Amino acid sequence: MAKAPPADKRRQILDAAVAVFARQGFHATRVSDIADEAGVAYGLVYHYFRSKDDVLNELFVERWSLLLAAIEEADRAGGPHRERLAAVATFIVDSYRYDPELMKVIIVEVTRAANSFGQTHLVEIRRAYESIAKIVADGQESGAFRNDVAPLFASMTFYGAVEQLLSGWIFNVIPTSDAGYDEAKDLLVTTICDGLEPR
Amino acid sequence: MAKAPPADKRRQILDAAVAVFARQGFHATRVSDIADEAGVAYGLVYHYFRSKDDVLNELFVERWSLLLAAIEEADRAGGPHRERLAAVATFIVDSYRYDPELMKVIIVEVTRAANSFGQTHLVEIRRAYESIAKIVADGQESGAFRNDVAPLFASMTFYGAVEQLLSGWIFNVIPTSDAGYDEAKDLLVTTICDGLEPR
DNA sequence: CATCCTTGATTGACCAGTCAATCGGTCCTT
DNA sequence: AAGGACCGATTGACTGGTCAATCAAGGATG
Repeated sequence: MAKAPPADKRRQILDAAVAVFARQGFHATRVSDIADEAGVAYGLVYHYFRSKDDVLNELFVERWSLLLAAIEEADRAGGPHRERLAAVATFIVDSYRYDPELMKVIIVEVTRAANSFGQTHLVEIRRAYESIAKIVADGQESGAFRNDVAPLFASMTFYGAVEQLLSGWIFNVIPTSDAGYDEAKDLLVTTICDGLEPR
Repeated sequence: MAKAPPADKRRQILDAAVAVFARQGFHATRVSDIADEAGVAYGLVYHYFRSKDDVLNELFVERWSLLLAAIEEADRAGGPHRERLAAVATFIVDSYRYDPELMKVIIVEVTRAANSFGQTHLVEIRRAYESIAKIVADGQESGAFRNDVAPLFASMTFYGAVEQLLSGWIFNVIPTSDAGYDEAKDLLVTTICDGLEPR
């Protein structure tokens, strides 16, 4: 029993941070807000994290590495290339369905905050684009996709569409329903993949 | 000789703000940075604008109203629906080509900053989505587009793809060349529209 | 009793916005 | 045409408040 008993205050702080960041945005949250939400003293945040930024970084890296693994796994699994892209979309949509607050924070505060944290994590973000591009490139080689579209380019289009979809849900531009998630995802994959297929 | 001499300090401040916001991001720029860039005293910014936020708002509203007008004009002009969407994409891409700094600021600090300024301007942003959706809906009615995709949904996909494209240019994820702008735009429109057409 | 966890008051930097003072042009008045 | 009253434009020092980060001391735990 090395660690468990202390109720894992570190995790508690991370979870609280997700809730507060999602509610108020990163810039508008004070470190004391995180501490309050976690039911913990102000200073403890600095025992576990070097800075406020570090808390957000941790949240991002944790989740983004899962996304990268999922994309690479979808590719490695083989099968029709359209299905591989569908698997990627499914993973992202399900991530949102399972933990909307965390995805909101990651998209709004990192992925789309390309001036601040997006800059810091540009390398990891770019890797996602490139992994998706690889799926497209493979699909072109096998004749599943037309080859007059640059893979990285198609990848950006695909990812951009997915992210915009999540943004629509996050900010209530698009209504959400549980059935809607899968339907929306299918529609999106169909549209984009039809556009990518040879005529 | 009524006016000319004052060199329009207001405009000067707005232009300086674009440069500084693009370089450092809204949060990281001090009001004094804007004043310095404009070659103007600190306090003058507050003579022309109520607050730092107000400066950004002005920049956004000025440019976004042009975008809304362009979308509605593209629709009103008639012609194949695919061409109407192409006109929208062209306007946005050209806006970037003509004034990349301003578009960077608008996308990064407003459109994608949905927690801060995006919230404030959600209504105007949404109107753009809806105007694009109207083009799609018309296209469906005329049989140009498949009708199993909700128009607002297709609109989000389309806009998301365009914005991601600009983001790629802005942050050097995608290389840029002058020929590349038009080619990229054509490819994007082709891909999305092919995906939207009946099979 | 040694080590790590936990506390919250305190420090110090930073910055948006205020305001009182100056400047310089315009147009009366004589 | 000279004097001067008026007024918006312009200046930048200053203030008030906010917050991230530190730290020294108090508690568990083994």
